[in-house]
Amino acid sequence: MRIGELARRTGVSERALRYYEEQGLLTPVRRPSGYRVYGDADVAAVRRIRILLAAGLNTAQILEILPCIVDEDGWLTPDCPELVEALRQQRSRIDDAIGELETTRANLDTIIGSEKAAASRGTRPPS
Amino acid sequence: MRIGELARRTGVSERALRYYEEQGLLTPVRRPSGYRVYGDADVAAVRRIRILLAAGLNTAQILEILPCIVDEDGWLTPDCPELVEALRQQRSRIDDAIGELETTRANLDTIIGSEKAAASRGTRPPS
DNA sequence: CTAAACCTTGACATTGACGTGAGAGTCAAG
DNA sequence: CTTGACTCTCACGTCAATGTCAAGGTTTAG
Repeated sequence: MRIGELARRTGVSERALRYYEEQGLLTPVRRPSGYRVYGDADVAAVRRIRILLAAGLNTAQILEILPCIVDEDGWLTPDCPELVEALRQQRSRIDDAIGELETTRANLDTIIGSEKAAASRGTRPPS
Repeated sequence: MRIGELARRTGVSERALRYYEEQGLLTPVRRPSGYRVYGDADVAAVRRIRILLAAGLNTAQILEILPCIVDEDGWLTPDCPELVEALRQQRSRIDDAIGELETTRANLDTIIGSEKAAASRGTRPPS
C-alpha cells in the first residue's frame, strides 16, 4: 500500500509517517518514482510507535528499543532487560504524579466535605 | 529568599522559575527594586510543579489544579455554595488528569508485561 | 564608595513532533 | 492525451519549556 492508505488505516497523518521514516522508525520500499510502498506489517508497526509515543518516549528512545520488541500477534513483548528497566523508570515517574494528584484530590475532598472524603480519612495535607 | 536561592534549593533554573511565574504557577512578592521574594512554601510548590511536569502535564493543566492544593496551615473553609461548586469542578479536572496518566501507565504496563499487566490478561492492545 | 555578586526585563535560539503549503512529478480512468 | 487524485521533496511555521546572551539596575561586603 502507499502512504495515503497507511495513513487512513492507522489514523496517522502522512506527514507523521514521513517523519517516522526520517527518524528511522519505518523503512518503506520505494518505487522508481519515489513513491513509498508499505506492507501490512507496517500497520502494526505504526500502532506500536504510537503506543510508545503516548507513553512518553521520544523517537530516539523508540528507535533504540524497537529491535527489543517482539511482535507476536499484536502483543508487545520486551526482550532485553535494559528496555524493561527504562520503561519501569518511566512508569514510576507517572506513579509519582498520580500520587500527587490523588493527594491533591483528597485535600479537595476534605475541603468540600463530600462523601468521597471519607475514603481518604487520615490523609494528611502535603508538607 | 530571592530567586537564586530558590533555584539552588530546588535544582530548577532561574529561567524556569520566571517562566513558572509567567504561567501563573508561582506568584512571588516583589521588592520595590523588582526583585522577586519567595517563601519557604515555594520550595514545596516548585517540587510539586516538577513532578507534574515530569508526568506529562503542561503548565495550563497544572495551573488548573494547583489552587486545589492546600498546604499545612492554609485551610480553606468554604461557606458559599459557589465556591463548593468551583471546587467540585476542579476535582473533576483532577480526575481527568489522573485518568490520562492511568491510561499512559496502562500502555506502559502492556509493553512491560510486568506483574501488574497480568491483572489485565486478555486485554487487547490499543488500536 | 566601590567592586562583586545578584537581580531585572527583553528577545532570539532550541528541541520534538508534527502542520501546512508550494511547486512538481506519477498514475489510473475516460 | 488529458484530467484529477495521489505522491514527492523542500522548507518554513508552531507550541512548550526552557537555554542563553545582552544591557542594565540593586545589594552587600569590605
